[in-house]
Amino acid sequence: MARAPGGGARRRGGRRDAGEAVRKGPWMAEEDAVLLEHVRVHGPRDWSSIRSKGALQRTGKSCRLRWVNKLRPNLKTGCKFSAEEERVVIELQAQFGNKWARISTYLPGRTDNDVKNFWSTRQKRLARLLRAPLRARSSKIRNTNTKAPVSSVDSAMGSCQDHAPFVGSSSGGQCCQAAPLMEYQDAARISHDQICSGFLSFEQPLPLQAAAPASDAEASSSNAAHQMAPELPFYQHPYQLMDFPDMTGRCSIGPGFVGPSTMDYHPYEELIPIVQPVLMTMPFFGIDCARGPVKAEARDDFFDDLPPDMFDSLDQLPPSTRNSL
DNA sequence: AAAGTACTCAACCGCTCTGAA
DNA sequence: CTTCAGAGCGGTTGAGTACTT
Repeated sequence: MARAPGGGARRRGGRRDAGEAVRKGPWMAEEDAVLLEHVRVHGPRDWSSIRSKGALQRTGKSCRLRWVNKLRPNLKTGCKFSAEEERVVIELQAQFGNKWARISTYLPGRTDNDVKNFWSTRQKRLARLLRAPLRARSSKIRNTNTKAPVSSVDSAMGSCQDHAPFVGSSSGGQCCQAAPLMEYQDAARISHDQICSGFLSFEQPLPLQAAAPASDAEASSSNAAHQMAPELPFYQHPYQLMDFPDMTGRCSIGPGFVGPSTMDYHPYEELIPIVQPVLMTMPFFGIDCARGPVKAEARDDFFDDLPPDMFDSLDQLPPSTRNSL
């Protein structure tokens, strides 16, 4: 991603070429070269000495960050997360929480920043997906009658995000339920906190191996983090079913609901037979639970954006859930 | 083609942790 | 035991790019 040199310094109020001032913003190739030379000579440590010696007008923090995120060997820069990597992140996030540095130790070539960015993007995408189908149905598919004012949808979502503490998997709809103007589909939406908590997770433990350090230098620099890795295998998650207050016993979501991007690997047509019964139980898809089979007119771009694994677990649904279908 | 929106990613900030003095 | 500096981490921001309308 090309960016004008110094742009970051401008936007963050940093000053360039101002004597002893600390330089901020995007790194120049020459600076990278200096930093690489420092690492070659001293190893990935003594970051502060780079500035104290006058080699760079960068803080030690900045130097370390640059090394870790961009200059370290064996990084998968410019490479999107694979489906397996996504699985790993999702599983580990559910287990560890937002311990990105720790999670990244399980993903060779990925930095904590990579993982953090991936997760953040995924959260945004999920939040948007959970909202978009409802709006799309309001305007395109359902088309009339029960118009749910978009403003109410937004405000309801906002109220969930802003005021509802996460207290567990069964509480997700409560704050939404309080929104007076929402349709029940809207009320059934998953709260932001549920998403952020890693609530949407896999039930299967992953066959993970602790990533070996890419180099001796890297091993020493992230030794503490790598020591965490042997804690595998994970405990096996119990099913964490989403339930919705106003659809108790009828609509819940089984395990295996994950980020959408892995859907890229499955053609939509393959999913139709299994998607239909699932949709009937997933109110946040914008599908009316009581109205019978879903027509194929359901937005295929939406399905394209869902993970194939999401449907893998259907055969594994707990009996109580399966009976409710 | 233009405008709007979503996505990606680099880099900053503030806080916490850790180890040496 | 306390202090302090350096290192590390997680959250956040915002520019550039890609995609959609």
